[in-house]
This record gives sequence, structure tokens and C-alpha cells, in this order.
Amino acid sequence: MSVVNDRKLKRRPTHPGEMLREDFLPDFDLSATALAEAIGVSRQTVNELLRERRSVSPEMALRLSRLFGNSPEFWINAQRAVELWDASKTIKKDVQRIKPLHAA
Amino acid sequence: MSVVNDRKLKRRPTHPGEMLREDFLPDFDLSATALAEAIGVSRQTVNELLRERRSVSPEMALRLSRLFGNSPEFWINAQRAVELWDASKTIKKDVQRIKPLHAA
DNA sequence: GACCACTGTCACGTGACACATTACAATGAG
DNA sequence: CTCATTGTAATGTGTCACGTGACAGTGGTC
Repeated sequence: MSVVNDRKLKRRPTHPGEMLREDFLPDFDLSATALAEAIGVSRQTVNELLRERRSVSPEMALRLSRLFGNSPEFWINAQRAVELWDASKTIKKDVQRIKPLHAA
Repeated sequence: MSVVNDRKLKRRPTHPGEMLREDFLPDFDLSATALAEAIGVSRQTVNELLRERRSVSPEMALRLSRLFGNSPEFWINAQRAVELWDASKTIKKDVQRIKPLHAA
């Protein structure tokens, strides 16, 4: 059994857009527009984030963490988990072809 | 004293390119070209990564972790730390203008 | 010393993507 | 009905990861 890559067998991690849409906006009673104004970006930016058509940039992570009082890492980690999961599907074959090295 | 952002007062985190250049390549006795071939990317890509002109993409993190036997998170985290540090400098003023919310 | 493979780096083009701006149709409150 | 708000499509811009091609410098081998 592959010890190192069992992680990837899980299902796709939750996208930050889903977290915002399902948890944060309802809990804080915010609309997409209100969120956009609150963090100082365009409505379009928030809209596409909520629809998971865009990922959380480092800048966005800083804005969201400031507003909601959590860490930028919370948002970045969630985003990276999705990206890593997606990437591992698309280049899986290529990566498997790479021969692991042993420390000198 | 700012409780939440003390993290950002540190100096710039180590770029993954520096890790590769200073630690991994010497330890595994690899040249830039050898690394490029090993992970299946162009020499240019590795070269610019080593010179810290490019960041570690999710795909690159998967390739590197496969070769060196560590986790993709290791590379992604290192990269993300740099990006977060850089971003917090550039949009610091904007972020400070955001009013933190209190949970409903 | 002459050849040659390898190296670091530049120049260029491509596709992807985060973001702002503008526009528009649907919805809801007064 | 009117008007503001909403969700979303369209468009343009800047940035960036990546590949390809080219170049000059460097080392080794004969």
C-alpha cells in the first residue's frame, strides 16, 4: 500500500468558495455585494469566488482573514488543498514516472 | 501590541529556490540540468526557480516531493509563506482599512 | 591548442488566471 | 410603477509558469 500518497485517495477538498457561501456569509449575515465592499474588492471578484470559478489568492486570504478574524493560512490552506488535489489528477502520470531519490 | 499579525514582523521566509540551491541539490549531488531531467521539466524552469524568479506551483510541488521523498505540502507551504509575506507588504494599507467582524 | 558537451542565462511566445469595469436582466421594496 | 439591488456575462489588462531556441562561457578529452 502506498504510504506517501494515501492522502490523495480522499475526495476533493472543500473549496474556499463553498465555505464562504455555505458558512461564513450566512453566519455573518452578509451578501456577496456586502462582502465585496467589506474587503475592498469588486462584486465580480467575490461572485466568482463564491461560484468557485476563482481561487483564493494570497491577497484575498489576507483580506478574508482580517474581516473574519481567522488566519490567512486558513484560507490559503483550504485553497492549496484543492489545487494540490486537482494538480495531482492532471499530472499523475508524469509524477509517477519520476524516480524517487535516496538521500546521499 | 497586535496579537494577530505578529507573524508578519519576522523577516522574509526562505524561498523554496534557496532551499533547493543551498540544501537539496548539494545533498543529492544534482545539477540544475539533472534536476530538470529528473522531474521532467525544462532547464529554464529549474533555472528560474533556483534564482527565485518563479514560485513553486502545485504541479512543481508534486514533482519535487516525488523526487525527494517529502510531502508536496513541504514545498507548497514554503512557497505560500513567501507569497503571504510579500502580499502583506504590498496590500498592508488596504487590509488595515478592513473592519474585523464579530461572530453573529 | 582544437573540438565538444554541458552549463547558466536571455529572448520570445503561449496559455492560464486574478482583478476591475461595464452592461444587462431579474427581483424586490417603496 | 419606479428604482435600487442583485447575479452574472463580456471584455481588457497585467502577471506568471512553462517550453523552445539561441548564445557565450567553461570544462574535459584527444
